[in-house]
Amino acid sequence: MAMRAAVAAPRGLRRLFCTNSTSPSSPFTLTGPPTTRQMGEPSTNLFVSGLNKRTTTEKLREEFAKFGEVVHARVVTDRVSGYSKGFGFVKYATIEEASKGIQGMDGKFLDGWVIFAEYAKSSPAPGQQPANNMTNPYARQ
DNA sequence: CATGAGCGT
Repeated sequence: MAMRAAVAAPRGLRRLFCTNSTSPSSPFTLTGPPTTRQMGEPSTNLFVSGLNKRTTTEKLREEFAKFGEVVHARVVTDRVSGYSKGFGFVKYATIEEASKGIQGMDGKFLDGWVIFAEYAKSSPAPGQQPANNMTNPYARQ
């Protein structure tokens, strides 16, 4: 009943939010193939959340660069106010590095805050990209 | 100046 501000974490993030005192130690055996934890769909684009509102893009990129080559990294900030929204995106060169980056940075501390790494969504279709390179919707008039 | 659970300029 005291579930105020229910955690709306996308997946498996609540495990850290809910102040897990002790593991349930479920006697049940892990059923399933010993495959790697594949959360969501594999992609080189990672969505990093839980970032400190004062964390910069360079810091995020530097931290994730330890697990692989970061092609692109950015901390989402409000264009109007200019303050960080608290999350960012990190793109690795390969999915393999992305997977390591997720399992390597997910649940870690950054600037005093627990961060979460997960595959980013917002993709029209895999292997499909619009050739709109001559127009820039973000260009202010 | 400030702190949340969110998928971008």
